[in-house]
Amino acid sequence: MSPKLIDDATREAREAEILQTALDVIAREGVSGLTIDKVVTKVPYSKGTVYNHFSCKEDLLTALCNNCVRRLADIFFRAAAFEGSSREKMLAIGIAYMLHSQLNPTEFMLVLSAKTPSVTEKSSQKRQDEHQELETKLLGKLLGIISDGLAHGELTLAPHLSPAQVSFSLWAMSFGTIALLQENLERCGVRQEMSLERELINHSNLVLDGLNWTPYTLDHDWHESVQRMKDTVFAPEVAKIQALVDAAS
Amino acid sequence: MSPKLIDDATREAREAEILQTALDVIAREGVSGLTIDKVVTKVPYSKGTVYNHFSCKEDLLTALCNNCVRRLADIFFRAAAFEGSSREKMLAIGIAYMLHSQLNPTEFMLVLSAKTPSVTEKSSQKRQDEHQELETKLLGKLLGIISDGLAHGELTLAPHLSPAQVSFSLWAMSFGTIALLQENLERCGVRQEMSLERELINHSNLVLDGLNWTPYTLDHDWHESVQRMKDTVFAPEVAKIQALVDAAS
DNA sequence: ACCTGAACACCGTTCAAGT
DNA sequence: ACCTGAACACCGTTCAAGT
Repeated sequence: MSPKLIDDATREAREAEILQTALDVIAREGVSGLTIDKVVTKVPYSKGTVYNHFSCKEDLLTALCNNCVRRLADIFFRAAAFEGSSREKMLAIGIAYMLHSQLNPTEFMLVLSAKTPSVTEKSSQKRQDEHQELETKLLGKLLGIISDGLAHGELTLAPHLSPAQVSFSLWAMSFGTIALLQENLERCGVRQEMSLERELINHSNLVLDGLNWTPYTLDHDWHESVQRMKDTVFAPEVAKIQALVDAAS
Repeated sequence: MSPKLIDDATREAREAEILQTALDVIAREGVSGLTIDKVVTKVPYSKGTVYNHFSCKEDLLTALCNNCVRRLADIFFRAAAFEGSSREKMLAIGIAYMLHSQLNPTEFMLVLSAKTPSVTEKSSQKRQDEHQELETKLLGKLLGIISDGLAHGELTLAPHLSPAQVSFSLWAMSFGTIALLQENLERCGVRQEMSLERELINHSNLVLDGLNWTPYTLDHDWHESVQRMKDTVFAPEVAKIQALVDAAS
């Protein structure tokens, strides 16, 4: 083992500082306005040091995306801890997705960018493996809730459907919805929260009914469930959104 | 009116030539390998002329994406003409999506890229409007089939769901599925067709059952429907895929 | 009215020199 | 062992000159 002149903790802090600075640049000037030069001038390190952390510009973008997904996994963890039926927990995952995308609009759109060939073609293998791992973790949360549903008899899978297929369906639906609504999201911001929320509940009900996941849409008050989630497991996110709304008015 | 030295037809042909050349470059060197310089050297026109057609590099990417979506709309048109129930037609849309993504892998991934901020931030308004218009056209095909289902009593919408919401759901699901599967698509190519096809049928059945769109999954042989689509409305695409498979072996 | 390509500015990436 | 920033190569974009 060779001796280290800087320890892991300070190295990590430095990386976080570079990433935060890059995110600031993107928030102000857009993804196409991000430049390593701009980041370097706003940070007390040299260009070489930045390239010591990231193999290229796209690698930095993937790192930013991974940070965002990592925090999303945390929120999913809390969603799964919601006290309710397995179907309510699955709805909670969708609401978590929504709140997270509203609180982190800049980072969230990077999740789409990071799936784009111009980024994957250049980003380092290490960070793309990490991305894959984080996505597997997200899918794992979905799989856990599906297992709960099966164990409690609230969900019975048709013979041609595996739990993995179902979790993939749900994920694809959430991803697609938010990706396609993104343009509108950017324009309308927090104001549009309510209609997006209704869409998401409808969307979720559609698929979960299709799966025969009880209780069915018409046998439960799902808007009440969402309110209870907001009061409990998602209280921190709701408070932050409220603070944003207050600041805007 | 000022006199024109070149007519619209030759101008259009030139634009098509530039676009095809750009596509060749991307197919060979990836999106990140695309350079206006490279395109210019492979084309009998100057840089200035290329910039006369496209406001910037990203504008060219959006144009390429729009070309792809335009052809997708054609296939959707044929899918809607499939002789069968409204639910079969809706499944045909999904199969059309799949075949198109397999036949045009390079262009298809550009549909994802074109939704990315680094492209939308720079692309011209004109071409982004065109993109919006083309997407509306796609959604229109879905809406038409939904209307058919409602008119024939094969589909009854719950009071909280509008046709527009349903078509958006279906679209989001398809888009999300293909976006998330894309990485795997690139790796495995045509060989994986069969498993992707099965996923897509399952996926479609899931959502259409959720909508109470008859006939239900278990009351019909959907694989037989798909075979009939391939023999009729999608015969051209199937022949092209077969040619690719033959060439590979 | 349209085309051309030299010229410019900017930016990603490297690496020899320094500590 | 790590940091620095000058230097390089490349590329997007413009525009004066030409037809």
